[in-house]
Amino acid sequence: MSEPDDFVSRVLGVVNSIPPGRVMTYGGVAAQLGSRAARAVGQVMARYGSEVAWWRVIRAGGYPPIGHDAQALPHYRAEKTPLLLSKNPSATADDTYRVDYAAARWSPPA
DNA sequence: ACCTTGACCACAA
DNA sequence: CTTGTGGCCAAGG
Repeated sequence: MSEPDDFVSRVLGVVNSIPPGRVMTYGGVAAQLGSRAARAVGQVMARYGSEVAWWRVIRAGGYPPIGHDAQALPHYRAEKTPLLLSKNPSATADDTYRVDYAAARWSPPA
């Protein structure tokens, strides 16, 4: 089955192809689409991300989407995604974590 | 066609 | 480490 040409459907298709324990940056997803619309990808996630593993899509520095980092954390722990703790391990949203993008970065097949 | 808004990215200071 | 600047693309008004 083929996927529609819609930019949205394409983004969702790439995100949906990311296996557990792996992560990809917005720019990386956009690059697979042949575009650099990292921001447009984020917009798509904000609208349709509810249907995909948005937590597997992070920013370039390894940080999860702003305002949703606390929601993604339990997902990463469940998927065994390599994480790099930031500071105080007992805090809540005060200190933030980051994903080990160097070890968890994934590229879909051509 | 123009402008504004974004779950962005890279570089320089 | 933080801040600022420029660029990039897509969608909506």
